[in-house]
Amino acid sequence: MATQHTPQDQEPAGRQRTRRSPAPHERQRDAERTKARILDAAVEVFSAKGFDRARVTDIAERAGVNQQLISYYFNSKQGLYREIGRRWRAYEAETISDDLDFAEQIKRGVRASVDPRLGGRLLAWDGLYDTGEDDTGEDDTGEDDVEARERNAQLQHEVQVLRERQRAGEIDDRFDPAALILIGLSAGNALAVYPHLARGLFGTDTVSPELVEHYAEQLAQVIRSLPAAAPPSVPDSHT
Amino acid sequence: MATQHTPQDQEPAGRQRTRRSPAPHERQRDAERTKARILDAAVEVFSAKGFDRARVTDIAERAGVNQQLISYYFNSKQGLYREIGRRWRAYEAETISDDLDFAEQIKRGVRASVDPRLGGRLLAWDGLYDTGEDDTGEDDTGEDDVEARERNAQLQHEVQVLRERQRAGEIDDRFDPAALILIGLSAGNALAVYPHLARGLFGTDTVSPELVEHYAEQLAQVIRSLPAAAPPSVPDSHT
DNA sequence: AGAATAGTCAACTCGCGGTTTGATTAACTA
DNA sequence: TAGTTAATCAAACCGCGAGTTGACTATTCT
Repeated sequence: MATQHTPQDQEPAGRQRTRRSPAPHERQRDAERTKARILDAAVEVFSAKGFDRARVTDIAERAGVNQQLISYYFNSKQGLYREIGRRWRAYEAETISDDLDFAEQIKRGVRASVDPRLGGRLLAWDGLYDTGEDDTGEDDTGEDDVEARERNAQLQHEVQVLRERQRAGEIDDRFDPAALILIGLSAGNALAVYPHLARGLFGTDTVSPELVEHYAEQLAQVIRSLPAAAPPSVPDSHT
Repeated sequence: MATQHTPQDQEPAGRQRTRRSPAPHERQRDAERTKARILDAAVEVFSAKGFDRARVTDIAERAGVNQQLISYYFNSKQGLYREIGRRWRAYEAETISDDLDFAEQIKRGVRASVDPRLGGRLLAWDGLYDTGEDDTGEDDTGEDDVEARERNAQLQHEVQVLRERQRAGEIDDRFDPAALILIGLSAGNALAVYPHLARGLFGTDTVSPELVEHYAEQLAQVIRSLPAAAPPSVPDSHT
């Protein structure tokens, strides 16, 4: 009873479908276009307000389509949210362009995190909504599990990459790469996640692009100044 | 029509009221006790699930009181949330015990952030809900503004303190104290805000106390390794 | 003790917002 | 060009959950 209609859902992979319509742009009824519009709008709204506060009506409005189309293409608000998650993971998996100075990578992260269209806050929303997980009442394909696994793989990869560099002497090996990544990520998202603190701390009443740049640079600075080999002092002290 | 009853609301300041009831504990009807219970429960629930997902029923249940008492004492779910905010600010204002090694302070932050009873995630929720602010439809005393001002003052104080130390040569003065604080705070909350990432990164399926300690130590380590005076390299580069 | 008030409760209301239903029209096929 | 399917839409539905109502009881005051 869950899945009732739902059109062609996912095309195999090859983009162009059998029918090569003459005017792919002027078309007034174009599923692909509509879906894309909805997704774009959804990313913005979900990222800005979070799942609960996001209004399906709002998303539809921004996308310039009828509200019902959301259920039509994605079955439900949830479904839409899931789809976004998928896309996002795919997207960043390919644009992660590792083998790029850690600090620099973080810097990008900062910039990306405040771009409304990229939905950097989604990560934080997901984390906060993540209360212990597994509130599976009954049905529901273990959809979430799959997503989690996918994400974990990606994270582990990151850890691996960083560990390499560490081994290459770029960073003191007293640091746990996993911890470093978590620190970098969370700090990188700070402007997006704690805009109120940012305003208060920097004494501005908006998170301006300049501020973003400034913060990014500062954070990068911090990361760059991590010791590279055996540290000069800090002999472990207490405990 | 908003405020109809509401009891004595806030007692001036002096705790003991005129009537010194003989058995303050055994009492079966005790407003103060009930209020406290509600507040405690509320912190947990709000912190865990966020405002929207928090169910008034749930809070009441945990507090072991009737649901209606929430409206009775705090007028509304919102009111309860506000009150929590106030208390929290007050609380941390007094327990901030500054003039304590920055790294150490952050370390405490990490531990606090994962304690469900302390509601460390509230900060993140607030930040995420903070979409540009000022969605004031109409009424509503500029309550929020006051809170914001209060918070800002506190933040500025922190900045000031850190600036002192910086001037005292404890930290390289190329760093912006505001940025450092934001970094520290966000990274300090990371385990609480991104539990899913934490699990993925560290390969555990729970955020155990040991993990908390480990992460706290790592973060502290990072902070301690910040250069103290003129840095050896990094000649400023671009811009 | 008796009145007044503060604390507590169960049950009802009522709007908001996601989903369903059923019709309507564009696009494609035979 | 008729028939079929995909895309779109407006309106009705319906459950959830916060807030309200009005009664009932413990406490305190006189």
